[in-house]
Amino acid sequence: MKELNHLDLNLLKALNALLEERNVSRAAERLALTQPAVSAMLNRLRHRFNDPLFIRSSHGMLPTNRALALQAPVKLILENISALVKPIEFKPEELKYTFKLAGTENGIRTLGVPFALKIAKLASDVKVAFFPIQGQPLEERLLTGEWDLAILGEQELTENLYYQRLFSETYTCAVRHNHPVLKQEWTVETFCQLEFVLVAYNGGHFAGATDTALERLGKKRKVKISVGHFSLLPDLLKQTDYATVAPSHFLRSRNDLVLLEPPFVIEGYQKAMAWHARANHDPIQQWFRQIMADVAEEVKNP
DNA sequence: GAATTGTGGTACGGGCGGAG
DNA sequence: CTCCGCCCGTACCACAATTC
Repeated sequence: MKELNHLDLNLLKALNALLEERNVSRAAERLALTQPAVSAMLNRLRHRFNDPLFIRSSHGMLPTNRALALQAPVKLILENISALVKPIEFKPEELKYTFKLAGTENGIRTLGVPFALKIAKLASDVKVAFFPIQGQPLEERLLTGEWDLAILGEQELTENLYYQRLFSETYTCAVRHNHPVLKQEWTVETFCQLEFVLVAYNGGHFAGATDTALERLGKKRKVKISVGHFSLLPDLLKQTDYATVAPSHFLRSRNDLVLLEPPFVIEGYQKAMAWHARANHDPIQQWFRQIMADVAEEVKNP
């Protein structure tokens, strides 16, 4: 399409105005330009089409056959381009899409699930696919569109991603019902006498935010089991005297466990959603992100 | 950062038709 | 015929974007 290299869309607009007005001055007025400017554009059009296009006469500017032949296609082209650049309008209920959401197990459970339920109500032809975020090249997955959005801790964000904070996550301690520790005074000392199950996504780790906090107090705890999934926690805790410290939003609804405020300060983190620049201005993606932000508000203030 | 290029602005000239 | 108004085209300038 080499012939498009020097084509100015404004020239086509001018040609269209000239064809409809058959008068340079009026065409100029319609184009919000001065008459000499449009005259110069007509001159450029004449060179481009190698045709006088309009002949001055006592009845105004008479279009040549070439100009008349251009009228319909030029109008069509301009209408098409105008439709092309018009902002995308979409109705959620008519949207067909598979939304790809990556997150930690906790992120999917606390935000992904209510998000998917809300989407199902608003856009019945939209499917939601969850992806585990661990060990994946986050930026690349978002760049290529394999994922649309990622739910993660703010500390996992990388420089080239757009993000929005969703809520603050804190930590809560949990043990089984009738656990002996419940009869004791709940202090840092009793906490440290317990044995723990720890969730480490990457596997094999036996220390986390809790241990960092304890270290600052000059204390230690015993972590006996390290699991890769939160879903293993409830069964393990119910069968043993082990305790755990896990994100508060994950434990909040577990009636089968007893929840305890940690007897010391454990630094929480900001839960955020992240997306790539390619999705930043997309109105459909913006709509999905707004739904996620709404869901986060509901999670924050149940 | 200077040179180049493209575009639109103002000023103005000239053709043309109509009124007097 | 002359004058006036309308209209188009050209010359020249300013400005912005681009290139080197």
